[in-house]
Amino acid sequence: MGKGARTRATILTAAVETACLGGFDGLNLKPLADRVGMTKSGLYAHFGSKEALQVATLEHAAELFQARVVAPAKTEPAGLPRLEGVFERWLDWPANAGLPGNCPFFAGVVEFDDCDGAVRERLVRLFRDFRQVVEQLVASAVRHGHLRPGTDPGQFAHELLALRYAHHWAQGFMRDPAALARTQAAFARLAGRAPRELAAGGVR
Amino acid sequence: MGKGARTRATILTAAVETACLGGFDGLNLKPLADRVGMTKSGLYAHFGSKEALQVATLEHAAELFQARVVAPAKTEPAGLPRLEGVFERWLDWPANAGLPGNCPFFAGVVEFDDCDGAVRERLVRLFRDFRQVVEQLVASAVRHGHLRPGTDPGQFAHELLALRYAHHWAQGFMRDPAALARTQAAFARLAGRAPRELAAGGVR
DNA sequence: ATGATATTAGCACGACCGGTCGGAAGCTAA
DNA sequence: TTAGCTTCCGACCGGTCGTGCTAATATCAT
Repeated sequence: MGKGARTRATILTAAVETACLGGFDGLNLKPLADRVGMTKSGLYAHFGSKEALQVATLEHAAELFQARVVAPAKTEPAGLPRLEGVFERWLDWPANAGLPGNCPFFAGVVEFDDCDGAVRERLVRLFRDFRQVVEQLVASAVRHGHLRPGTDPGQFAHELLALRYAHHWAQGFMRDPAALARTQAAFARLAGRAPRELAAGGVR
Repeated sequence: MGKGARTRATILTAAVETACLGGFDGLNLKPLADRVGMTKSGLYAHFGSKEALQVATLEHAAELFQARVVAPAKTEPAGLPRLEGVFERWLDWPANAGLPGNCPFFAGVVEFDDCDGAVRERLVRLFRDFRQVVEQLVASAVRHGHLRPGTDPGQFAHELLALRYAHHWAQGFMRDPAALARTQAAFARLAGRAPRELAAGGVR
């Protein structure tokens, strides 16, 4: 690992932390360079453009996500436990990976939903890939009899992402202490298991 | 209505549209002034600070939201229909109000979740108020026997917001054509009614 | 050790940011 | 008519932005 690669890794680590706090628009060169003890252009030489820096940061965050959230599933029992494990780790993965602030991917969603470009494209692909992972976990849980037969994996993944999003809102933005309990209760309801306390639900 | 108030309204209309596209960070004075045919400082005289402009824009958007989403509920049958009506209007209210882009409140959530200030404070209050409205609608639906007795309105509101968030992601960002159907199916499941097609759900 | 080549730093440019100021219009009331 | 106030403009401030160019430095094969 050459020195250049090492510096690049240092930069990207700081960049991901910055993106967690201020999003990808907050990835400004000068403050980032100051953080890693470099000048703006010394940093600039590694990427060539702001967009390339954003993409590289996104990529680095995705690797962290893969390692912290998805990969540990391999050692879990297949089916619902594995799915639940991924969801649980997904909830607090930034803190779990030593990152400040909130999930940077969600920041990217609102920052790039109206402006096309390489970052948006990459982010869409990342979400699509992860969604596919979730769908496979759901399908596996169905095969194991942990979820009702006929469950639509796409629909389930949609609602699972909904829960993660609501958690981001309730915990990160509203700072609601009951956020985690609410989200876990919602997951239990989604998975069809009775939550500890009687929660939401309609007439059958 | 004096001339000052009229220009102020013109500015805020354009400001809300801008916020739908670029968020509240994108509320820059010069481009906004150009849009309404004024100079930066002429516009500035109406608000006094950027933060005040953001708050005023938020307020104006909230009035639009109230008029377009909440108010029409008064003429709907009480209970679940009223709740469902609010949810349906909530889904596409920016387009319905003639606004481009996406719901500005969601943009504000990620822009202000880590930086305190007047805008964040106001946004939290808006969300809290709307959440209370939803909870009352849920409680009413329970009293009408449209939702299962014992349904926790807070939990229901949490999951309803989750669905709206997922819709924002799937429709606005991922541009998934199936987004609306997925969201409606999820609402049907949340409300405990059978969706048209077999959707997500767990083992009973 | 030496020369070739990555890699990094210094520096400057043009554009844009939020914000300030003095003054020129236009409206209102006496 | 005239005085006062609201409204708006144009010029300008200090900063920061992304982006290049150039020189110095570190790394590595020979």
